[in-house]
Amino acid sequence: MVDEALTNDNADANSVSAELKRKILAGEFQFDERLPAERSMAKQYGCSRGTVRVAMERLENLNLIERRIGSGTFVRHRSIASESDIANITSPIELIDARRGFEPQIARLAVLNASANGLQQVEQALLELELLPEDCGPEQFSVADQAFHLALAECTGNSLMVWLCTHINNIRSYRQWSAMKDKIITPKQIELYNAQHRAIFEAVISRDIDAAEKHAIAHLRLARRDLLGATT
Amino acid sequence: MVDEALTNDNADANSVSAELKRKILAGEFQFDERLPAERSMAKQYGCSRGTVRVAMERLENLNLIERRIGSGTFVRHRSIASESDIANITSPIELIDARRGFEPQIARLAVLNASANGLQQVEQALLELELLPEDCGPEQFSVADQAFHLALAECTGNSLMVWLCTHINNIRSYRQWSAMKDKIITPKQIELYNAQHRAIFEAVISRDIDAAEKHAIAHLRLARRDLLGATT
DNA sequence: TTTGATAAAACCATTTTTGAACCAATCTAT
DNA sequence: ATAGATTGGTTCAAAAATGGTTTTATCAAA
Repeated sequence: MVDEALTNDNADANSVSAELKRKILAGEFQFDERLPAERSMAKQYGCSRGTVRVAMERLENLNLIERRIGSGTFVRHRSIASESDIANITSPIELIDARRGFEPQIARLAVLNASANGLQQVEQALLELELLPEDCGPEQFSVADQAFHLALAECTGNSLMVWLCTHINNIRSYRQWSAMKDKIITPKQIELYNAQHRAIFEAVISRDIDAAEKHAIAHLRLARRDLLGATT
Repeated sequence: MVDEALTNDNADANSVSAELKRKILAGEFQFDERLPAERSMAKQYGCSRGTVRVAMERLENLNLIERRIGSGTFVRHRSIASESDIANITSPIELIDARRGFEPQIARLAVLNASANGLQQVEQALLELELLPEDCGPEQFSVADQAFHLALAECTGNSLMVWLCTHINNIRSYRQWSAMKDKIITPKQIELYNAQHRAIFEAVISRDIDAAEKHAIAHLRLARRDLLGATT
């Protein structure tokens, strides 16, 4: 089969916009990908640049593309969000709200399913978190914090929970939030957060399911409050 | 097969970063692996070093790579298990336990954030669910059920929640569970489930956050019980 | 003829790419 | 330890490429 004639002769604005629209919606052009230049598309479709521009204007009105002088034409339609896509459109508060959903559940399941080995891993992560110097900085704390929550997730014995937690951790580590971290992760807050970490851990080893859930909720409530405070 | 044309002429920053991003996400470059030097990539892609550096800056902002003076550029993205992998090692009970975490939270956030438009979508999905014939079969019910829960997730206005819910739905639809579905999705259970669906919906439109959460929990508790009953 | 769409060419403002040079950190072989 | 090679970081101005715009010409259908 001939793949897409190099020059589709006699294309009008209608057919050009239709074909581009189909490709974008089908995901053949990914989000943020740059389309060929207008002059190049004109040659490819065997029409004039003006025709291509008319087609582009339609796609722009459909919010499928964005055009930047000097740069090019970029796809603005999001078909399927990859992890990095979702990371870049997720706000810090959205992330906290999502964690508010399943971290209490992780705590509950950890109470029910944690093995002695798993708990040892959690304690190890907790100790590393607590032994960080006061001036360790947000980045170092954040890494250790993620390790703690991941260790707790492993304790559930639920591979799906671990998978979700890994995704969340990846999203948390995206650089766009470093400024936010600087604001909310202060020595004073680190102390508070670590107290909550320990409270969760103690509840889990005491096999106190309600306490574990309660402390996990408190942990995220504090994080959410700090986040909102940081933006005002 | 020729291995990757030695000189991809006329590559711009956009195409270079796109190709590297694809390779990293696909795991062709492992975690901590060193990428070719900038000067070498420039030669390989047939562009200048400056162009390569622009592309690298984008990958760095996506947190995919880390650059060290004197050392090189290293992959910082941990390629995590693919969705089909996790689907194949996740048991139905693990899935229910995970949903037990964030579906109540979806209900809570929906109460807080749902727009009239979003609620209309949920009601639409709910009606389709309720109008299914009694003998519709587990597969048809399952699809409509997922649509309902997804519509509810959209109501949260939280794109991360929607993303997670989509993943969960995908995992739910893996065929390994068809046998399980046959056992637990009976006409009698469908009636019960739908009553719970409506209870959740009513709580959301009444903006009753506690009721919404409670009904979501009850929904999953019932599903869990049915699942355990089916295995014994 | 009039109307609408297309073609071709030219020019603008902006952005990207290029090529070279030099710096600073790191690695490697001696 | 030292010296040389290699790496990413930075700067700069010229050249090339990009979308935005205007003008003129051509052609087919109303």
